[in-house]
Amino acid sequence: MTAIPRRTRRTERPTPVLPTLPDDFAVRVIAWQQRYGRHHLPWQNTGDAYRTWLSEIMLQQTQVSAVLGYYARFIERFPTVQALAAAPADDVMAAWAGLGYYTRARNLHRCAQIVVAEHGGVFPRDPDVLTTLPGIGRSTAAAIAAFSYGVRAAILDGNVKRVFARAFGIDGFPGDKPVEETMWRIAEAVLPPAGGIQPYTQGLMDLGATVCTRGRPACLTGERACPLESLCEARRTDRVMELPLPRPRKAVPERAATVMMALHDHAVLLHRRPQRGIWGGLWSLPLVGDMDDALNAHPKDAATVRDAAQTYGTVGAVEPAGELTHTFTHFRLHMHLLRVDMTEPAALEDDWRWVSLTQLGTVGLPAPVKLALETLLQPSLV
DNA sequence: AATTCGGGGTG
DNA sequence: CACCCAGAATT
Repeated sequence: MTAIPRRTRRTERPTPVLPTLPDDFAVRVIAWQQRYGRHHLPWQNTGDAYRTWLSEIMLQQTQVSAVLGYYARFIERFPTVQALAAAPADDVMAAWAGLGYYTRARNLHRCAQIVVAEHGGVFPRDPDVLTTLPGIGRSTAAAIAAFSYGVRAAILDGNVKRVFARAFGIDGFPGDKPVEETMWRIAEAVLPPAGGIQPYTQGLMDLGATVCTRGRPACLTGERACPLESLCEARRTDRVMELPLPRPRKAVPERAATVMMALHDHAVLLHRRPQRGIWGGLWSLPLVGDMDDALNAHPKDAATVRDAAQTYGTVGAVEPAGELTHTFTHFRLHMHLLRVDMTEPAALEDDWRWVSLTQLGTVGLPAPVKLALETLLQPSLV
């Protein structure tokens, strides 16, 4: 009888090797935070899980400086989760316009309604329950639970990934699955006891934002002390500026769109974008033929634009009005602008409306569309 | 596991 | 211009 070699499962992966972790990591972070960390951000220590949640959603992929104004306006306009849940979706989108990642705003609204309808208006304290809510992933759930309720849970955001990559000498791009898994294990392993979770979590964020920064880390500029310097692997091996490894680069696709600016009686025609896709749910200038691959899409000619515009009224003059290029994270958009004068507007379907030029500020407009309008109109009107 | 979602800050 | 930011949802 010949022995049959046991087949190794193809899904089997080597257990990620964890670096040796110091036992005083959290102690260092907490002590540093209490003395040198940020203590006066408007969403800190409010004792209000609603405010913690709102700030965490706004801060996803968005810097503190960009969030401050939006947060203040949101709290004023929607002071409670009940107020937000009861608000029209359009109002929420308008308040979010300009912050980007508009799926966050739709999820925010849905989440508020679920919290009110199914949780009595109180945010859950269990991270696993929080994760089931729209817009809340593993890291955001941990941040909400830790800040609002003192629950011992690990975050892992861009700041923390950078601190870990340097402190523990983690090679590889942190967005890669295996690297990210390793970092989650580290994050769980270095957690302090529950009593210190708030200053610890805040301290990790503050370290990444003010000391262990991407461009000018304090250990190299000497501007301030880093509590991790004596244990930092990147510092020891002189690799601070190398870590974490950057995202592998790809060519940025080029796309083009013909943008119609139809005017009638000091009002402009706007169209609400579909919920899915770019600028989902936001009002925009109509795009004739939407966005096309720039290689085979040339600007639509005046006759095509006139044809498209006739759906919305009687068309007068059609004139080219310049070109704008906007770079997104994942593609570059060339916008060809055409101005259309409408002499007699027709009845409009849902998701279409004429907006007075003086009212444009009250509508949620994506930044490039706002820029196009500013280019075509007097800046004071937008 | 890889892609899709923005706008703005920073070097 | 390149790269990143208190990431999550989708495919």
